[in-house]
Amino acid sequence: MSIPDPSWGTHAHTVLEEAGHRRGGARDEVIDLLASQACALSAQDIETALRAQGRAVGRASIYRALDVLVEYGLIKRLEVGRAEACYEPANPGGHHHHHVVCEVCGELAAFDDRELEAAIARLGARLGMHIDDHDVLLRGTCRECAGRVPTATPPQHLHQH
Amino acid sequence: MSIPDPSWGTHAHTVLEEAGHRRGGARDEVIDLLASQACALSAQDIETALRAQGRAVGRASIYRALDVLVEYGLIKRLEVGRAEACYEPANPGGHHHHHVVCEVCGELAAFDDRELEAAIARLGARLGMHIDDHDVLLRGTCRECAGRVPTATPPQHLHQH
DNA sequence: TCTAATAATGGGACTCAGTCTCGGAAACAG
DNA sequence: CTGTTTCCGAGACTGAGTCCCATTATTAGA
Ligand SMILES: [Mn+2]
Ligand SMILES: [Mn+2]
Ligand SMILES: [Zn+2]
Ligand SMILES: [Zn+2]
Repeated sequence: MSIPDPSWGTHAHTVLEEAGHRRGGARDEVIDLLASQACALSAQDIETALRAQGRAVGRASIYRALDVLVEYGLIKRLEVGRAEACYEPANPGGHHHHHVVCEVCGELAAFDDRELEAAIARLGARLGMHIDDHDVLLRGTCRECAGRVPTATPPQHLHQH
Repeated sequence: MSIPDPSWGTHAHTVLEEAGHRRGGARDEVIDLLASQACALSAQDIETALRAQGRAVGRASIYRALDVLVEYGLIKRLEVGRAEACYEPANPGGHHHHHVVCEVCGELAAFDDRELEAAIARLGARLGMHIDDHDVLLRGTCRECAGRVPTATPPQHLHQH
C-alpha cells in the first residue's frame, strides 16, 4: 500500500453497513484516516493523528474500530517486532504485499512478489490443512543504514522491542 | 523443532563462553530448559516451568538470558499473534522451519519447505538490500478444528490477542 | 415525526508482558 | 585470595491493549 486508495473508505463503510453495523462517528474517523494513509499506522498513531486534526476519538473506540475492520478483512494487522501492532487497509480483491523492516532504523518498506505468493499457495496445498492467511516479514539493513554503518561492526544485534 | 536437540544446550554454552560471558546459574537454567523442549516457549512459560521444578529464576534474568541468546542467534523469537513472544532453539547450521497457527484453537505446528526458502532467497536478491532474516507465519484451521466446526458458520474471526 | 430498542462511544480503571534500577552475589583473572 | 566485573533477583515502573459502564447516537418501526 504505497499509494492511498480513497475508494477503500467507501468500500469499508459499505461492507459494515451491509453487515448491519450502525454508523458512528468514531469508527468513521478511523476508517477515513486509514483510507487517506499510504503507510501502516499503529493505534497510537491513529489516536495522535485524529487528536491533531481536532477529531479526537476515545482510545477504546479506536481499538473497537480496528477489531471490527480486522474481523471483516478490511484491514490487515501487522506485527513488525515493535511493541505495538500496525494496521493498513486491505485490498478487497485479496491482492496484498508484505514488508521488509530495517533492523537499524526500523523503517518499513513494502514489496510485492508473485513468486513468493505462488510458493506459499503450493505449500498450503501440500500441508493438507486449510490456510486462509499468511504473514511474511523480512529483516535486513536498508540502503541508507548500510552506508552509514562503520566497516568493523560486530553482527547487528536486534534487541526485542 | 519437533524433537528436542540436547546438543543445542552445550553448543549454546560454548558460544557464550567463547564470547567471554561468565557462566551464571540463571542463564544456564534457561538454556537447559530450552534445550529440553520440543516446542516454542514464552518467557512466562519458562518462568512457570522453572519455578515448578524448584529452580525458580528471576523474571529479569529470564529476559536477559533470552536477549543474549537472540543476540547470538542461538534462539529464534516468534511472534505468533498472541500477546507474548515465544522462543525456540535455533539450529547452528542455519536450517530452520516456520509455523502454522490454528485460528480456532491456537495450536502451533511447524513445517519446513525448501521451495519457500528458495523463493525468499531469490526475493532478497531482487530487493537489492541485504536481508539477514525472515519470518513466515501461516494461519488456518487445523484438522481437528476443521472437523469440529459446524457447517453454517460465518467466517472465523480472529480477535487480536 | 416520535419512540423504543439497541449499538456506538469515551473516560478511566485495570491487566500484564516486558523494562529498569540498584544492592547484593557469584565468577574469574591475576 | 582478592579485586574487578559480570550476573542475579526483588520489585517498582511503563505502556499497549482491555474492560466496564454510564451516556449518547442510530435506526427500525409505529
Ligand atoms: Mn502474501
Ligand atoms: Mn525460512
Ligand atoms: Zn535503516
Ligand atoms: Zn485448531
